[in-house]
Amino acid sequence: MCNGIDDTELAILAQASKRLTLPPGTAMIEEGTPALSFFNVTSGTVKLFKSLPDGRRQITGFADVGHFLGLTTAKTYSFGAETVDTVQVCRFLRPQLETLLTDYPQFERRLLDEVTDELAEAQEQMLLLGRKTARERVASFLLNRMMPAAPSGQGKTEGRLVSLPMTRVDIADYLGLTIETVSRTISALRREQTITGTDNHGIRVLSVTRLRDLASGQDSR
Amino acid sequence: MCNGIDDTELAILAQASKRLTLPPGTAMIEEGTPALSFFNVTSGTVKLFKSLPDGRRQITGFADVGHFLGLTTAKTYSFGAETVDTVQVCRFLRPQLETLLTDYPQFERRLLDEVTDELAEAQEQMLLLGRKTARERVASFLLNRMMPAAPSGQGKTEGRLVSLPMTRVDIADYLGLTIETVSRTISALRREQTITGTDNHGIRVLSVTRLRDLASGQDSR
DNA sequence: CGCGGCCTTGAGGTGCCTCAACACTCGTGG
DNA sequence: CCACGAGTGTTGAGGCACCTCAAGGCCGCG
Repeated sequence: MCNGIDDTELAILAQASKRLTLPPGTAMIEEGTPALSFFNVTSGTVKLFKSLPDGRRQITGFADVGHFLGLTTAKTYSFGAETVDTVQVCRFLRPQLETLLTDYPQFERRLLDEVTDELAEAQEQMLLLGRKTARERVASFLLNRMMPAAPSGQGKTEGRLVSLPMTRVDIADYLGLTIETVSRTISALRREQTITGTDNHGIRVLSVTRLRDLASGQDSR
Repeated sequence: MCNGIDDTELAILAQASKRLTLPPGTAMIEEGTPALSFFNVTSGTVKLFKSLPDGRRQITGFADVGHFLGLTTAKTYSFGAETVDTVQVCRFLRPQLETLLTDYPQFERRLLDEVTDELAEAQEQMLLLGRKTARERVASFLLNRMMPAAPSGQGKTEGRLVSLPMTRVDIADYLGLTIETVSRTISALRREQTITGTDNHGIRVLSVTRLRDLASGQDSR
């Protein structure tokens, strides 16, 4: 079912949309093509990005479950979108979206709120890209992707989990770094016991406060 | 009058808001304070920014005439806003905005479109901050701030005008560079006849195509 | 005239990038 | 079973684009 909305609208959305299951690495949106579709992610992670002619790429965000993507006022998409892992989405066509927006103001409000939040995240990311060091960027990234705290009672000494379905290349393109710098920085954090690596796509945060300090530039060293 | 909307809504907005004239350097929004107001810029330029505890700052955008600012879903502002030059705004209070949104769906749609556009701009800026060189950043900035082409007939050989009401510090904080690098890069562009400096706050673009090539990384040299 | 704000220019340093080698995992096929 | 290659990640050595630090010029204003 289409996520992120209350039950009454849920039915309406489900009706107007079509469900799709996409394998990892599927191009959902191609930069510069006509903006015909609009998606709601119901499972998995999608990466959004922009590219330069010579291939340099910036990932502008990851869309997880509940997020909408593909909204634009232009006739063509100004960004690309590709699945990171297996992804389920609901797809709307443009005209369907238009009627939804006008017929259900409650849905339009929901969308306005989501886009407003995304804009705030984008501003935070601009601060990261423009003004933070590599260490600060990686620390911020790990913090943002940390799972919500365990429901208390246990997990205190365990450390909180970070899931990283994306590759080092994706992380680098998200943080405005190279894969080598990302790798080195994660290794350094591991060496100083701020985090512990399980495998490459799962990390455990040993000191959340330390990571928070790092992320905002309160680095002691 | 409050700009950027058609006549029917214009009157409604004007009625619900209060006009203010602010001198250069006025803090309109302070990061972290309760989000009580919402503005529409009717003249001048406002800079939006985020800061780190140690004072590093990233300007996330400039709001010119017609733009809205102060929208957020959180209870406090996640960013600051300060006037660049003398600025006129219409100010709404939160409850006023709420009623406007629900009573005039046409206005809500207008806002959704604006925020969607701002998000697209933010993504473009992330590409700039994460992946472009200093030359490419400055070239992109000048292109974006170029006045619309003269109504043809003249101005061809003249070169198109760029107005820069903000200081070098602001430009640096917007492009994720230092003032020295911005200054050096502008000097270099002048030296190679891509632009011509009138004074520090007005620049003339001699070759738009060259600037466009620079901005997207198609640098010949 | 002198001061402060803003900008420019130069010289040197450094954080991250580039280039390169190697380790690990996994699936494929001999 | 092992050899193999492709894809992904790690680590090291050296270089460079941009930052840092410093000096000086320009302009408006008291």
